[in-house]
Amino acid sequence: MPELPEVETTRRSVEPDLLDAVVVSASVRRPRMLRRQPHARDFADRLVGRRIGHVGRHGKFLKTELEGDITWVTHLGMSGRVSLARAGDPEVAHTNVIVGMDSGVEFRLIDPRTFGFVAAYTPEDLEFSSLAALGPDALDELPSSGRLHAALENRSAPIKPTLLDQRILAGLGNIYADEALSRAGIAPQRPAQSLERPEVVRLRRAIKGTLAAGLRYGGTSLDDLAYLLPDGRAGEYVKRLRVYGREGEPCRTCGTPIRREVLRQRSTHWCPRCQS
DNA sequence: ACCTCCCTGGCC
DNA sequence: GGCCAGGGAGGT
Repeated sequence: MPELPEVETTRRSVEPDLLDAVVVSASVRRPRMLRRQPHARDFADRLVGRRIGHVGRHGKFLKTELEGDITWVTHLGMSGRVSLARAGDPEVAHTNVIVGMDSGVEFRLIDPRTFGFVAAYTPEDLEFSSLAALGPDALDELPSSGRLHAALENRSAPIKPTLLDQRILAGLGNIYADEALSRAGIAPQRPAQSLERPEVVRLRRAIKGTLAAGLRYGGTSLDDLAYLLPDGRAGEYVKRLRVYGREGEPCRTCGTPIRREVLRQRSTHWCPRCQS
């Protein structure tokens, strides 16, 4: 299987095209995309005319800093993807937000299910947004196993949904939570507080390894192609998934059929033999 | 610390 | 037609 070049969406792909550009237009076709913006008109008002500085990320929230202390936040929700286009390029269906730059580059947010959103926040808005409650970033600020152990200590909920709680650790979604638990050899149903220190050490390494591998292969584009890289390519990590979406298929390690169970309303996959 | 709901498209 | 889907907020 051809190996994709290393891709890291927010830094290597989006940032060079946005850095130092001045926003010249901001158009939102689906008002719902602005539901996290206290006053909808603020979005365009706060973006247009401002120069883009740092482009970063905390968990699943894309954060673009603009001059004048404005933070432009983008979240892809479940079906959102960013596309970088040139003004005048044909629009694909469900292009809900277009932010135009003086360079001619357009940031487009395509999101059929509209669970994603955009907002332009002042420092005060940020304080009251969900970003303020995010835990450490799973990729850039992964806590030590000691701290992770402490965070899980008083949680009776199963470890799987606990990994999805963005206030504990920011960035893991349903696929990567299942994959990390698979790598760590831990059953998703285990109460978070029951994890022994060596298991937390394994889990920490597994989270790191899973995210690194996901990025290396360009992310997980499922059959619906809801997620694509900003340049339109499909991520190839789906071919490498150990458990997610593989119910009934043999475990890549021991051959036991992968099981699926709904845990806290989320589809959960694991190998009953390798994970305990 | 849970469940429900928000949306639309695709598949069975 | 019904069910499912990578996420998160809001209400209880």
